[in-house]
This record gives sequence, structure tokens and C-alpha cells, in this order.
Amino acid sequence: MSPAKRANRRVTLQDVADRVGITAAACSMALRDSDRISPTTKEQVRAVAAELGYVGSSAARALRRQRAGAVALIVPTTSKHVFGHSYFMHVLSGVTSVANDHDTQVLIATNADEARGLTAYERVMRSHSADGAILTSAAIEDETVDRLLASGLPLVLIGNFPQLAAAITVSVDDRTASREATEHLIVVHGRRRLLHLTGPLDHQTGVDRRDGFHDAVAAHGLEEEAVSLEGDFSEEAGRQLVEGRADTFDGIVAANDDMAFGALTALRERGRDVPGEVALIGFDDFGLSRVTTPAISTVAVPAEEMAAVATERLLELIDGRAAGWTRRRMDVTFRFRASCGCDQKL
Amino acid sequence: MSPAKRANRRVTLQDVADRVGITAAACSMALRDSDRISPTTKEQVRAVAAELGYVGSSAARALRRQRAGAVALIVPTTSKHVFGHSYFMHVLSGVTSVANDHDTQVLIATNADEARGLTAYERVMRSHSADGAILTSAAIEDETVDRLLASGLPLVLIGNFPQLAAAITVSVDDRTASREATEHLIVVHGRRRLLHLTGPLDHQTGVDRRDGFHDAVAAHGLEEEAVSLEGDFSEEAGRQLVEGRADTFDGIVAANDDMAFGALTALRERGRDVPGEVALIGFDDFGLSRVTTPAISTVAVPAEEMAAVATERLLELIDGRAAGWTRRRMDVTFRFRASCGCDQKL
DNA sequence: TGGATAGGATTAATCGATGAAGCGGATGCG
DNA sequence: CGCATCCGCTTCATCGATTAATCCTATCCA
Repeated sequence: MSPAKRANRRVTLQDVADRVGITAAACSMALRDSDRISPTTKEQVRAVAAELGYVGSSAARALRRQRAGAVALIVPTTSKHVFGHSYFMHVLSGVTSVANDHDTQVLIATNADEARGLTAYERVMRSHSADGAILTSAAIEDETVDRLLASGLPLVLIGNFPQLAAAITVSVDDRTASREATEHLIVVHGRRRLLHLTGPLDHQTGVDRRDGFHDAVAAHGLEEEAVSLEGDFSEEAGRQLVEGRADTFDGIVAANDDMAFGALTALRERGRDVPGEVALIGFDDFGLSRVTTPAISTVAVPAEEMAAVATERLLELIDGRAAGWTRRRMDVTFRFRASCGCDQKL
Repeated sequence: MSPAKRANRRVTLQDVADRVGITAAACSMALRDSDRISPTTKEQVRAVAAELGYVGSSAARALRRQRAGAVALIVPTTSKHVFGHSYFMHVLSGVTSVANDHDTQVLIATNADEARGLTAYERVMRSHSADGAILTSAAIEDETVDRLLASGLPLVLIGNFPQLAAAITVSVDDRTASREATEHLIVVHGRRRLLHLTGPLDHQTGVDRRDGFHDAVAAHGLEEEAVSLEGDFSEEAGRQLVEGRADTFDGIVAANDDMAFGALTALRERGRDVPGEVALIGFDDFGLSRVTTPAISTVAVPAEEMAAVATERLLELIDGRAAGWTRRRMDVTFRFRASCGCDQKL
């Protein structure tokens, strides 16, 4: 253990300076590799800093530079039940990996408590605990998003927000993807009586995926027999919505995999064969759909990459490089597995 | 929008003070509800603060108070592949909910890059970006844990660390749980030829679960036919370890659910019936095991509660309330489902 | 030899909040 | 009536790093 650690007092820049025999200011410049400091001195400062285990105070730097060196990942409480764990984990993974590469901290902000009328994440932003934020899975009508946007703080949204013209977003084309998934059931598997289990319709994702479904049924003249029922992305909702009408449809398009799994359970309980009697396709591919039996066909959303791209852009914004793309679309990948009848293994 | 927002300049305590006609210091005291300030003034200050949307600078406060108001959740990179997403998510969930209740930020620290010989999370701690940390899934020989511990910074570990006498830990009794799970296959389902798929043996969890397995087979005189093979908690390892010997055993105890699922896949490919020919039990119950077919019997680890408890304790430590428990044991819950033959539904 | 120049450091101010110590005026008490 | 007391606020120093402005001292050239 170094003396500094034993003393258990934080090593400050002044300590390093004293040891080298120069000013704290000079040390600061030396460590930032300023050309106003002689190479010899720089070397000494670096050596002493390493020896003492000097690590600058983030608070002091943040205060002086007016820059926290951190980004926040915002999670609206409302999405706690709505969006699953795995989605968030993928996002977190993408954010941290990029942030790490840029010496930036990641902090998690939720609005669990709305003390003093400010959501926790507004507080995070206003207190400058973070220099910017990634916001995901927000409801369409969430006015805190507007406030955040209006406050001018760097913000990148993951998802589609057509009503927010000024927002910088990273998204997938839910509508087109959902249409294609539906058409797959129609064209490849010959299904005619289709059911769609929607996500929550106060989320754009829910709306878009539903619209895509209707686009497909309309294009193939199947409106008569098509039905869409509102769910909330939960497995339970998927199960309940299908329970009473397991025999009515020969194809189900779920707005996400959890609901697809719920539907699968309900169908199984009713003795309906999947994919024989009912073809099923989900959305997301965040983990669940691959491991069920039958494995659920789905539309893979590149959550981690979206988060990484969003974070890159956010760091640009924070650095004042505002110019750049505003709306970025990522590609989805179709994974046709057993539940629609494509993968016949097992 | 308030003027402050339009001006897009941060609202400082001084601004509030000017508006009220008093000193910033008085404002500070007023907002912290000091009894040295008159009720009238307090009221005014609060009103103005709300009006201007004042939120204190976290950096300034942190600098002055020598307290960041944040805790770090540390994730060793080495565990990236080892521990799954879902486990971490449960932990994060537990940490954030408690931290939120205490007005504390949560930041995620990984050691993705070891710039300048310091892991990223050592840097986080030394820079006082966080006042303390929760560390989970560390390897037995991870010397950064020792350094962190030696540095005297508040730290709570999740998991068993028998070699670290000074550490404060929250854990489950992996060995006993694993023994009981194994005995379940022996006693309830009459299995005699048992295989254990271990976790990585440089993690205490891997060792303990393996030892529990051996305790059970020894207690029932089944050592002759029992085998344990080293895995790494991955589905792929589970599959590979079972692939060559699917016919050799009638009971498999996997150190976690991912490996159990891998084993299940391998058995299925070989046409071995689960649970008929081979009874299978996993460990963790972080999501996967419930949704497979057959559903995998498992030992549920209360990850979220452990994280919550650890965070509560951490906040105590940070507040200087060092006295309290040092090693906390949480209970596991057995979930006997279809893969061991208990739950006959489908 | 003297004045200009540049390299290499120092001084001092600043970021925003906070807490100890100080201070003026009104009240209390003997 | 005069001194002590206390309320309510102000003053000032401080937390640690950073940066603009300044200053000192060789060195160089006319």
C-alpha cells in the first residue's frame, strides 16, 4: 500500500505538486499534456502522480469545466412493466460500451419518485449530474420528454417520435417490419384468419406495429377476418387475449415476444398445435423467443447497436458537434423459426 | 417555458438569492430547512426556487460536502460472458430502487479498459464519482477486489467470499442449495447416475455448487457413478458437455439455468426424454428456465432482494454507520417444474 | 551591452454550494 | 435603564481543478 492509501485521505493535485516542487496549476497542465510545460517536468509529474495513485476529483473537474463527464440512461417508470428486462439490458450494454470508450460515466435515472414535481431524471439533467441523456421507451404523450427537449440539453431518443420534429432519434421501421412479418404468415404459410396482439397504444411502437399488421391484411384483402386486440407487451396479456378465442385464428402476429409466448401458452393449453393449426410470430428477439418450444419466429430489433449509435451521437452533441444526422434508421432481421412453420427441426 | 429555461443558463443558488433579496448562503440554509432561517424567508426561497426551477449543482455540492451522492454498481469484465444479462438486470433493479429511495444516483462501472493500470471502477472510486460500491460476480482471485477493500471505501459484495474476512457480503448458501437440489433428484425421483455441470471454478459460486452436488452424492453412496464436468455458465458449454454422453446419466444437475438449457437441447437432439429418461435441474431462475419446454426445475436466487439489501447496507456504511451485519444470507426457493418430473403439466 | 523574445513556470480568479463565525437590531431581564 | 441574549442574516473561507494573465529568467541578436 502506498502512503496515500494508508493515510486514507484523498490524493489531491496539490499533493502531487508539492512532491514535484511545482504548482498545482503546472501539474494540471502537465497532466493534460500542455506544450507550455517542459517534457522533463511532465515526466516527473506523471511519475509522481502514478506513485501516489492520483486520480482527479470528478466533482472539482465537473464544477470547473461545467461538464460532468457522464451520460444518463433514462428509464421512464411507466415502462417498468411495459418493457422487459432484457430490452433494457441490451440498451444498457450498448450505452456503456460506447461511453467507456470515451471515458464517460453512465448513470441510470428513473423517475421512481416525483419529488417536488420534478421527475428524478429531470433532476439529474438540471443538476448537471450528466451532460446528456439517452431516453428510451417513452410514451407518446410523455410531457417530460418535451420539457427535456425544450431545455436544450443534449438528448437522443431511441424509438420513433414522429410528433417531435426537433428530436434526434434512433429507431427501426416498426410499421414496415410488422407488415412484412404479417405478410410472411400470409404469403409463405397461407394464413387467412389473422389476429394481432398490440403493444400499449400510448407508445408509438405499439401503434406502428399494429398499423403494419393492418397494412398487410389490407394489401391481401383479409380485413374481414383480421382482428387486433390491445395488449401491453406482457406475457399475461398475450395469454389472456388468446385464451377465449384460441380456435378462431390460424395466424397470430404479436407485437413482442412476451405476448407471443403468452399466446403460445394459451394455445397449448387449448390443445392447438403451433405452427400446424396456428402460425405465430413475435417481435424483438431479446432472448425469450429462441428458447421456447417451438422456438418463436420473430423480428430481431438491434437494441444494443441502436443504443451504441445513440450514444455516439449523444457524445457528439455534448461536444458541440451538433451537425449530423437527426433520424437514424436501423435494420431489423427476420428470424423465422419453428412457430410459424419455417424451421422444421423438432 | 420559464425565463431561466429560455436563457438556457443554469440557475444558480445566487440567482435565487438575488431574487429573494438575501445571500446565497441564507438560501442554502433555507433550502435545507435550517432553524436559523425564518419561516417567512424559507417560504419565499422555496417559492422562488420552484419558480426558477432551481436544481443545485451536483458537482458543487459534491465538492463541498466531499460526498458524491452516488453509488457505483461494479461489473467485472471477466463476468461479461460468465454472467448473463438477466442476472445483472435483477441486481440493477434492486440497486436502483433502493438508491432512488435515498436520493442517490446509480452509476455503472465496468473495467472495459484498464487505462493507466487502473481499472475503470477503481478510477470511479478514487475520483469519488461514487461514495461506495456494490460489487458482484467477482472471481475468487480478483486482486482488484482486495485493493478496493484495502482502500477503505464503502463496499458491499454480492456473493460468497470466504477468503475475504473483512468483506461485507450478501449471499445465498450455494453449497447447501445445490446439495438439496441434487438430493431431490436422488430421493424424490430415484436417480442414481448423476452428472453435474459446474460453473467456472475460479468463481466461488462454481465451487460451492459443485461441492454441494458432491455432498449429496456422497451422502447417498453414489460417488461411483457421479461425474462433474467443468463448464462456464454458458448454454454452449452445457450443450457440449452433454453432447457426447447423453446416454450415460439419468440425472443432471446444472450449476445454472443456461447450462441446463444447453443440456436440454443436447438431450433433445439425442432423443433422450426429459424428465422420463433424464431428470434435469438448474439454478438461478432468472427467467429462462420458466419458459422452456419442459420448464426447467431450478433453485431461485433472490438476486433483486440481495441487491436491495446490499444497497441498504452500503448506504449505511456511507453514512458512517459501520456497525451492523457483515455477512447476510438470503434464502433460495426451490422451483420444481417439469424437467425433474415434478410438474406433469405438459 | 542592452533590449527583445520565448520558454516555463506562477498567481489569481473561477466554478456553485455550504457551514462556521460574525454582526446588527430587537427583545428580555434584573 | 443598561447589559445580556437571541434571532436572522451576512461574511468569508473552503472544497479541487482549471485557465487566463502574468512574471521571471535565460538566450539571442543588433
